[in-house]
Amino acid sequence: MKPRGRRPGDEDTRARILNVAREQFAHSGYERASMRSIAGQAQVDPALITHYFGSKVGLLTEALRLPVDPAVVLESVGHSEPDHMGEALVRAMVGAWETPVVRQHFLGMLRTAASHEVAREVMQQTLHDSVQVAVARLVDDDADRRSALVMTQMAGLAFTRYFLQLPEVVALTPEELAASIGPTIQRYLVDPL
Amino acid sequence: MKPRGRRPGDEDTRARILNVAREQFAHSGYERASMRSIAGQAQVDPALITHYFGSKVGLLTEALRLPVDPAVVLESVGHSEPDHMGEALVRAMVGAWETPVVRQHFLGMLRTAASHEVAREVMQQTLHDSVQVAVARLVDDDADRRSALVMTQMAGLAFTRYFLQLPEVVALTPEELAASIGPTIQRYLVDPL
DNA sequence: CCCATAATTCAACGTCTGTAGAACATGCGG
DNA sequence: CCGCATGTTCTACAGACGTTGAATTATGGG
Repeated sequence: MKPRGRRPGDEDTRARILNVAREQFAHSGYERASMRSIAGQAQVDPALITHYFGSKVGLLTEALRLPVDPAVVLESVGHSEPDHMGEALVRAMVGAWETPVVRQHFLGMLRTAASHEVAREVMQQTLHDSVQVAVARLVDDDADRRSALVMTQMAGLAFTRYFLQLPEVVALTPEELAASIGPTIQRYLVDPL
Repeated sequence: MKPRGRRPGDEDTRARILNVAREQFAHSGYERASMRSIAGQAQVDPALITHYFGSKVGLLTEALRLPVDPAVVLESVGHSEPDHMGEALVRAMVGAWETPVVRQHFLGMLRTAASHEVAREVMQQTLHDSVQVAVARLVDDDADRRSALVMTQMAGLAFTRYFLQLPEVVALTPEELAASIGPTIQRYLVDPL
């Protein structure tokens, strides 16, 4: 089919492979996103993936690297009025999730974590690094317990809205979500336990 | 290896296969729980699975049938004092999830749903049939919206505690969960929106 | 006791999987 | 303009996958 050797020009094939991989991991999970299918969509030979990423797991770990810095996403929360921090946090996270890149990353973690222990640990760590760390900075006592509660609520929102796509949850606008769920987060952050 | 034909005695092989399938789907997801591996653990020839369940998808759909009636689990919630319904609901659902059978069913749905559209729809329907229906009976206005909110919180609790196993969430006792998350549910059920 | 039926295994199929090694082409520094 | 490093494809392997059809053995009803 294609001529064999090196291509003229220098468009970044490696990045293209990585994008396709992210797409397919997010859409089909680890096993169904086969090297051949990824290579096919990226119009590339499967062996090239091994060449760049070493193995399929190598490709996965690189695909699962955070596309945004959680500290940046949650920056605004620290500057908000103390009794609307919950609302601000929901607004910031939903805002991020609504962008294709972040949503895809979330779905990629979830779908691959379902069958791959390594991915599950990445997801655990990611949640810790974003929510736990952020909450710890906003709060002055019982940080672990408070962030645990916040994580249950926020993870559940993402899970039902973007993965399960429950119609009743999908139907809500970001503003409605901030208004309804914000107070829950607020309570988890500041109320006595 | 084994002799060929029908076995003497009448122990229910079909049920044994189904149990192993549930176990493996919950532990490894759809693709890694191969017919051969399920058959192996059930000490049976792979072809026997096809004979009983038609195909792998047939096995999956049978494995995903609800092991408990959600109406029974949530029965007590209806009889509780109106201002402690939230707490009662959390207590009832966590109580169920802590049993091996229900926990396994939850993980089975989740892990197979990650790569199998059919399973995702089953999970969606299951959540609807348990939470949505129950909430609709407890509440007198905005049932859809209220149950949407309840589902985000409860799904998130199950997800972080039993699937992700976030240490901070695992550390909490069922009683602590009821005390901390109960009020959230209560608010979703009765507060003005 | 015979025969239909159900339970079970065997052997094989075609396809897909991840990976490895060799071949080939291009670009770049000397 | 030569040579080396890099990019890219080809071919192949060894194994796993789901499914099928036939063979074998036990059970239960007449």
